[in-house]
Amino acid sequence: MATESSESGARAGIRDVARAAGVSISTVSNVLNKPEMVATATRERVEAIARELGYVPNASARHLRAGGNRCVGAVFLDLANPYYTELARGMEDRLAQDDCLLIVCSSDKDPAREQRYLKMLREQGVQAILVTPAEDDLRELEEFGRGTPVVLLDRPRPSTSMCSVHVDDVAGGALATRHLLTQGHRRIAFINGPHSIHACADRAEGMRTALEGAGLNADETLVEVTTALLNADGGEAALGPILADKNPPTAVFCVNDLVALGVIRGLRRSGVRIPDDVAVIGYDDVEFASMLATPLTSIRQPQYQLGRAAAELLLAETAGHTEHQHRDVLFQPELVVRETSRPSRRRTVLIP
Amino acid sequence: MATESSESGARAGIRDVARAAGVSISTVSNVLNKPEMVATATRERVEAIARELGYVPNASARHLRAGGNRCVGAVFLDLANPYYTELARGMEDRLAQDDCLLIVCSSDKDPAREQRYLKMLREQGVQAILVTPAEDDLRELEEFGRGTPVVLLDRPRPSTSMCSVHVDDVAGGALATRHLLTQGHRRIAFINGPHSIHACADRAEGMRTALEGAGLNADETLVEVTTALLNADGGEAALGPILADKNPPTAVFCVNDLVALGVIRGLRRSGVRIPDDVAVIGYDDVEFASMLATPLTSIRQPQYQLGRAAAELLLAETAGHTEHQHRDVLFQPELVVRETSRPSRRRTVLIP
DNA sequence: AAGCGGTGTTGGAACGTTTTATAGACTAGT
DNA sequence: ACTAGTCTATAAAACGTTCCAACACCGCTT
Repeated sequence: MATESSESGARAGIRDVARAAGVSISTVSNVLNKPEMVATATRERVEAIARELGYVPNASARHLRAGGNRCVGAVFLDLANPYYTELARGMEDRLAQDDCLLIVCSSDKDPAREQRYLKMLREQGVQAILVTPAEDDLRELEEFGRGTPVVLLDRPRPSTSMCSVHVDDVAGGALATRHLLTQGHRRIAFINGPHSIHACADRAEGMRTALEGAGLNADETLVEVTTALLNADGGEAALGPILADKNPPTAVFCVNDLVALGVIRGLRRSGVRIPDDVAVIGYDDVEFASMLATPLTSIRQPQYQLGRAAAELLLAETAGHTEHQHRDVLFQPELVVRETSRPSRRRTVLIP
Repeated sequence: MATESSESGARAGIRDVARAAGVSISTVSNVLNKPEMVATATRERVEAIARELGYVPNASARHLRAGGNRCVGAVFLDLANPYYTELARGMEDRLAQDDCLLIVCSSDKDPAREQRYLKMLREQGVQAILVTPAEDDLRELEEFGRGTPVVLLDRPRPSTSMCSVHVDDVAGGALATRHLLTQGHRRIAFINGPHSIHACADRAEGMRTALEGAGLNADETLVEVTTALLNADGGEAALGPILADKNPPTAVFCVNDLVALGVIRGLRRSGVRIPDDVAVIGYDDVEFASMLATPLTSIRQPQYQLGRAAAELLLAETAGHTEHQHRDVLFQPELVVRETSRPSRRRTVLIP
């Protein structure tokens, strides 16, 4: 029952296996990598010995020789953010199919941290790196990508030198807006984050597009309020000006579900009924959205699929030495209708 | 302004730098690793050339020679779970201080997946591995740990052969219970998960301990309901039998915040006021707990700190060749009192 | 008997580093 | 002038693999 090598404390290497099996190092290597080209008897013997000795191939050596580590890196803004987490999970699952591991990093949107991680990842010899750029200016990243392939996350491909994967925020903004319009709303508030965040700017654009597409005057229909605090407190605070409007909106579109949670709380406190008096719609479809007393309508982003697609690109980036064509993978968000935006009797009458 | 090596397509190695700087390979290596032992002039020249050539040391080669990759691995049950995410973030931050990267894996509680990842991580030559065991039986893991150091997460150290880090679930259960007792509650429901989950069993134990510590008969005071569905629907469903009890509880302790969310929803629907008629307390203190219409009292687990501590152990595990003493780091959960368990007038009268 | 194609196996060079032992060039003390 | 000591710089040997070219052997065909 002695399964461990009894002799030395050091880990068994390929040479130990070779010696014990009475074959050459090359043969052991072949058993491992090209089993079909070694005689069955030999192969089985070697395999048995390897198991016996608890032999574990050394990836560093393998990749030093063969080039390219079976690892990819990902530099997110913040791994603790559920958005990236779900995405990472998608990456992991796809990568596992190709026996590839995932190294995760959080830049906290700090260019210095990002740079440091990129350097470390390159030293590691990862195959490719997914990055959510911390900076607007992508030139440095493009330069870096010349050395180690880079795939951009949540940033439309700026040039032809990198792949990218992202979800269509313009479409998301439009989706939410059209939904509210078909429910008969003609005065809609949008609690948004600062436009310096790409996603926020895009969603606002989508909203305007949808309004204009419906032949409505955006300036009359839309009241956009900006909050820097993208959580419930920010949401509730932003509600003040909205409710005080001389022509108060009948629907509130929130830039994320936490903000929506604050809005719901604020509306309740003011005695406003949801959705009868005011409809609410969030963004992200976080786990608790469906669990609220009145379940929240939201826009779902296919994060898991995004991750899988990103992994696909990363793998392709290295496999295809054959001048791989850079791609821009775009995902569409999805509307999940729940109680907070159900048609109310009041408004359905108005629709004709 | 030409910052890239113009010559070959291949990445510049240490020999290229050496040649260009007119020094030996060893000197370049020394500039990198022991800068104090090389003359200032030489050092500066080499550094300049290295920068010029965009030289990036090859970690595989380095670690092949020196042994030990500057990476650690973590095998969680599911990276998408916020608990592990926050923990991973803590690990990452601590590891970064030692220029160490983090490889994450999700076993989905599948022993085969776990085993596969462990093997891949060992091949990678990671320094050490944090693992949330998928199986009850730790013998296999212990065996594995003989080859690559393993630190256990959320599992008290069973033997003296591994470090471990976890939070005291018994204390958590007791904490919640004592809080409810001091609010005057004498009939308490506990909506728990199956006892096959360690944490659930421990919290139940903590609850009983606290009751007995207060001189109460656990069987009279406590009504424990088990749900397999650890989310809002499970919570709401479990509420049925509780409300139907001939002697209905005045407080509900929930095994996690999602369950609590369902309980709150169910109570509202039944017209029960919180906390006046029934108090509610959750577990985990997830982000939205503080954002609800009546903010949820909960038990906070120091996940981030847990992660930092875990990273500390992982690093120590490898640094101290000097027969490192295995440790068991235990964290205490914290009670966060919010609205759902504020004293109600009705009960405070009863306390005297 | 020589040539041939196939099948299994092997030696040894390479991969890009770190490290050890040592050589060389000064300086300073006798 | 010789020795000892201090700095610097180096050559060469690892580290554990993969991969290529070559080899030995076999049974066939000419």
